[in-house]
Amino acid sequence: MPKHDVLIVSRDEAEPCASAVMREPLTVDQAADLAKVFKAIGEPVRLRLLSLIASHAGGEACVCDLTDAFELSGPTISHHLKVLREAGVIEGDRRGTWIYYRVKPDTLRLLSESLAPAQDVAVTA
Amino acid sequence: MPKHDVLIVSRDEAEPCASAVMREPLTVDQAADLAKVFKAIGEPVRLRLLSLIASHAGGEACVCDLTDAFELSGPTISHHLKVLREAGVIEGDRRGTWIYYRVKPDTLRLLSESLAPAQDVAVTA
DNA sequence: TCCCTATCTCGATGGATGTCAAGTTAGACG
DNA sequence: CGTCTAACTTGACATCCATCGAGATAGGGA
Repeated sequence: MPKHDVLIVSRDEAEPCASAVMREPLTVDQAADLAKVFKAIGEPVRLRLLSLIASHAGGEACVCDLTDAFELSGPTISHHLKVLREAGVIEGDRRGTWIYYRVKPDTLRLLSESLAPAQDVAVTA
Repeated sequence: MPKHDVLIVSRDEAEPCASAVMREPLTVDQAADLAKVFKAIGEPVRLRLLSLIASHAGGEACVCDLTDAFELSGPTISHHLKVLREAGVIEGDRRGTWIYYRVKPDTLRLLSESLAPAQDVAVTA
């Protein structure tokens, strides 16, 4: 049984507040915003890209690392990265020759909490 | 500041174990399975349907309740419900004249945990 | 300067998908 | 049985989207 240092994150501290998908009906606008992000990660290649970036050493990966992991052309990888970028899931910056991408953790936390059951959420540190 | 009764849910108790999107690279198969569910909820109408069902009194809603909430034809609503059903997000059963849909909480919990940061997760009861 | 590599943008194309009209199935009620 | 309502299925259509080749842009090094 692992040990746990528990950090309470109550809903009213969350910033910005996650849409409570499970607790009350989403407005049309909330649904459109949230769906855009879910659609971005609702594609196998993009989900693998996200996972590769998130789990890469140092928390970031350059495009060449990612391209090598797929049997897809450069433009296709570039397209998927752009979709993830425009959905606010990842961000990238050029450092010299290479462009490095990393996850935007706030967006992921927002998604995760929006699907959590209708109750407060605590995350162990 | 709200009070919290904390129930620890450690990763090795989770059944089935959530894919650790944020902690290690997904396999091709894991990504395909997960992406199918995210794609299902990555559509505004379907996300609103899910939210309506989840937040409806009694935890379930009949199709007529749902159809009235949209300016869309019956077949279109039926199509979206089918996509959600085949993704394992909701389930429905007929009781007399009406068919009632409800959320499958395990699937939602799986999604939520798969996007959570690379650490254990605790949910307040 | 010129060239090489890394990455992105553009345009085209085939396949996936949201939507609806028409028709079908399932149950309730005489 | 016949009819009414709830929900689904089918088929068609328009739009969206994943993919690639060709070309553009950015930076490093000779």
